[in-house]
Amino acid sequence: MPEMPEVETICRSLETYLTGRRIDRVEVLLPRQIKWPSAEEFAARVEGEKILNVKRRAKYILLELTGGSTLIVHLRMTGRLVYHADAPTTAKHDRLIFRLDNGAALVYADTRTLGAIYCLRLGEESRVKGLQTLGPEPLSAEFTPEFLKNICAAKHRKIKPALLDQSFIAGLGNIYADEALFLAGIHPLRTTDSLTAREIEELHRAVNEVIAAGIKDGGTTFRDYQNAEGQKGSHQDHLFVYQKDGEPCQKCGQTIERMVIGGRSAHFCPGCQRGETL
DNA sequence: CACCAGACCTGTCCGC
DNA sequence: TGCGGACAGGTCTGGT
Repeated sequence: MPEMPEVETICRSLETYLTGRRIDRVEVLLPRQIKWPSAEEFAARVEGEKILNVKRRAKYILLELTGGSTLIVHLRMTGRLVYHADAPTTAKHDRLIFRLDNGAALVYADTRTLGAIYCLRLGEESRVKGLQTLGPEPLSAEFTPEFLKNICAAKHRKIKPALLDQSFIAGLGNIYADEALFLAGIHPLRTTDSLTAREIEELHRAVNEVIAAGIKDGGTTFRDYQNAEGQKGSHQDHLFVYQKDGEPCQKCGQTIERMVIGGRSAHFCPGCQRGETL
């Protein structure tokens, strides 16, 4: 469910709720969601520690704790982190419950249980492989048109899977990648090293634009996504192509198409996004 | 290196 | 109503 704008939305709320709170106890309802260390050691590292701050890197949520540990959550497809001011009754998909010192609880719920939770100490960074190899994020100082130009020229691969590769650019997922390619007028099968300087500038602008809009709208909710208050986002009301196959394009009227690229569905407008043979 | 299929999981929807 | 298949905001592994 969550791409960078959804994770950012969650982190902004969590920061206000969690900063300075102490985790009194953690209830591990599904131990296999904890990837490092063991569930027992995880509880020992977390319990009794205060949350110093809440940070985000790409789609990872990072809670720095007293005692030198960092609690890391990746929501993958259906993970949710919801803050309950009052102690909640356990719901069907709840997997971890962090009881806080003010009587509130932070609940990690995950329908498909694909999410990954870690508690790292210094020197254990390699336990979260994906966090080591992230490219720059949209809206960051490092993400410049020149950077995009260079990595696109250095590779020969389809642009759609490239945008989903977190070591290429960090934070995009299937929704925002499709939307960015639409706004830039680039067909998802185009190859990175075939893009013109003009197209790369358009793509750079489009990526920043969709991510900023997603954050402004509090994320995109298709089914599972909820923010830290358990509410939906609204960016699903502002999409041009994602899951719109069969509908007329809002810009040119041609029918939006869907195809599978790199094992993921890609949605695009054949009128606005041309040049698939390049 | 680029690209696949498959794995990890549960739930929903659609066609028969 | 039931059953099977396709599919879902993600990422990793192992093969060609």
